[in-house]
Amino acid sequence: MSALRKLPREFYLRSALQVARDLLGTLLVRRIGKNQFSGKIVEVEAYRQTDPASHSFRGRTRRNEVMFQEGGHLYVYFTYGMHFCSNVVTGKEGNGEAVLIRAVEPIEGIERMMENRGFDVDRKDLQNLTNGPAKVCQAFGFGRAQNGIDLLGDEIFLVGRSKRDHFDVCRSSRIGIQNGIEKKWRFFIKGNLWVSK
DNA sequence: CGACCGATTGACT
DNA sequence: GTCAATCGGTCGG
Repeated sequence: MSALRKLPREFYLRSALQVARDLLGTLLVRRIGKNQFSGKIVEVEAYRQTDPASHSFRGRTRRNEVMFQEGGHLYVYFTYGMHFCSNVVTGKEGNGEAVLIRAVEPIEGIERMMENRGFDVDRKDLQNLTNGPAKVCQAFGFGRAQNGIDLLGDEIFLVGRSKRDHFDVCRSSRIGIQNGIEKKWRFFIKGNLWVSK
């Protein structure tokens, strides 16, 4: 766990499909005060502008404008009147593409994540801590204030995956959408306990 | 302006 | 398996 470094801008300046696949196994890090949260990304979904399921499909609006920024920003949106979901923006400025972070395997800051999620301290089913996009946001404390944050900064960023971490990648239809169900744009790590059901 | 519904979750039959 | 919670975005009149 030593030679870990922040993913560079170029990593994000590619299509959402490429970035989605390569995000598996990377470490999502959030620093807040003296606390640090981190988790390995184990499940993602790609959303592209030409895709009817994407927020960016009908063009740029106040809500989705972060999706159109240069790759390497965080797009956080509010949904169902109570949940936030977070995405990694990809591609060049002006392209409305992003990758939804659906699940992570928690690594650091687990006690604080449990607190954020309203878990009792003795709760043992830790897969339920971060096995869903809104659960990840609640655990990491992502909300409106984190929308648009640059992932090359020091508050929220991604770290390249360990070369020793070997896993099989599976892909499937995306979850919770109707339009675009035929596209297999959900990627996840085979057998990982934190992949959503 | 009103109606509909969503890239979800957790509680419950 | 079903369904309510809860509110901002989007679209039709």
